[in-house]
Amino acid sequence: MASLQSPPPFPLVLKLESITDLSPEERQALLGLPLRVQEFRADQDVVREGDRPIQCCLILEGFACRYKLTEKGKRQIFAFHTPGDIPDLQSLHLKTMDHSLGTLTPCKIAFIQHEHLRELFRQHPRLAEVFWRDTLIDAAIFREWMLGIGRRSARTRLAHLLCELFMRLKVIGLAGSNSIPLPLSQAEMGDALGLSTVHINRTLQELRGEDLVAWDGGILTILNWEGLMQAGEFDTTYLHLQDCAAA
Amino acid sequence: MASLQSPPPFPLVLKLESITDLSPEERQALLGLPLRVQEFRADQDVVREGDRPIQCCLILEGFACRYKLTEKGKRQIFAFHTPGDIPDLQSLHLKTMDHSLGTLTPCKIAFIQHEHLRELFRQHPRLAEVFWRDTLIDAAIFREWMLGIGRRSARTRLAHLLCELFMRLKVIGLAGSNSIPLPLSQAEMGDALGLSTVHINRTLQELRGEDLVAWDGGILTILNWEGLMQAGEFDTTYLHLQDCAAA
DNA sequence: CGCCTATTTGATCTGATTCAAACAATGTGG
DNA sequence: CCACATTGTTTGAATCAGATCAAATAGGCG
Repeated sequence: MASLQSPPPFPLVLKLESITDLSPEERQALLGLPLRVQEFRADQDVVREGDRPIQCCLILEGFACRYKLTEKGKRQIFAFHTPGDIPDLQSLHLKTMDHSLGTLTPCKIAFIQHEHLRELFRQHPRLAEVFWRDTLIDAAIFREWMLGIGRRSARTRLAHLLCELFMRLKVIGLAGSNSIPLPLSQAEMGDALGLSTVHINRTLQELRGEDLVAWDGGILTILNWEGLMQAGEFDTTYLHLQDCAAA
Repeated sequence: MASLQSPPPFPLVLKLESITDLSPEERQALLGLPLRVQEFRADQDVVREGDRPIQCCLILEGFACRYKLTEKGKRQIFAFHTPGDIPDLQSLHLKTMDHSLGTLTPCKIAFIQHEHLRELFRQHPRLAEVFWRDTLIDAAIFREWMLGIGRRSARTRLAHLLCELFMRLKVIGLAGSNSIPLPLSQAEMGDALGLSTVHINRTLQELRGEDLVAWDGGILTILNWEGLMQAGEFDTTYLHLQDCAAA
């Protein structure tokens, strides 16, 4: 009875409810946003450094990342993005993109006109705060990554990243009880952690050798969550999950 | 005739006008914010990781930084802050501090109740956008630092930092034509760039040896701006200075 | 002066990069 | 269904940028 199943959850609502509470009206307003949906293949740029977008991207399906290249062509990935994220929300207030957004896997992406977001914020001022909050969490994640890249060992950094991805995918309902899809190449992980592909490979083997995780066919399985958190010096505070109102 | 001089410019207005335009009413509203001013010595924490502030800090005088420590006690500095900055503006929307704010030099700091900022935003909704914009630029700087720490050489990173500090101090009127106060120890620069003190020392000598900069008595003099920008792969785009309206 | 902190220098070590090549998996077209 | 191309993973060896350790020098200042 396919016709009886409830509509698929709207990723944006799921994502925002992982960091705050939404009123029914707010939820309704988000559902009503006019979207233009577009499919992308893997490894395609969605927005490029230097662009001056008049719309924001909402990821509906797939993995994407934000990155920038060095003059020598080295890449640093700043963030991984998953369904429900609006990676270039900043373009609403910063006219020129200072970095690029690209897909990592095939993606379904919805475009929302700045115009419509501004109108949404006029109607629901608290939603503006929620989105502001979201960009602040974004920045908090940058800081945590900086701490890792600047001051932690390769092993700690990688373990930390895996912990983060597990947590983030969990709260948006994309994680199994102890596994997540991890459709990243080792080169991409290296670009995110400021390490070479070769070193990622060896470090990953280390974590697997200690039975902290398993990785097969794009699926990461957490074998020892406590151990992995410890190896990654992982503390969820910086993700600011739902601490808006409560303790 | 000291009594005839105009009042000292309010750093916050100066800072915000470096990234956007303000209407006379908005300027007036900012000037009217109730402040509680407090003096700090160097190397003191103003806000600490884990705190749940009910106010924001506005730096009036001095240098401060945001940082976090590794479990092994290593420090990563995320940002340097100068007069006009509100380094913990995020506490308005993220209840728990995920990092600390400390002084680097003696500082004069004004505290603004969250309450008063919220009221300000109610009266002047566009100011909320301006402050949001400011936190987005903050994040853009984090990304640029990440790119440096992750993918650039020590020499490039250091040159880049010096370029950034020069530009930022210039727009708030704290730079000479080719010099700025740089009251940082080499250890602090190291903590910001993810390098050891010793290596900062040698790298700094390199830049001085090439006559790109001079550094004496806490004053950094730019001897060759073009050369320094090139050495640092420096491009101001990420600072988003006043691109709000114009080109 | 003497104390404390910051800079500088030298020597040694190491985590991570680079280069190179093998190997595995996946997909493509004939 | 196989040959081939392509892309990602794995392994080994050599190298290097930057860390660490240790000690000397130089400022600032009560």
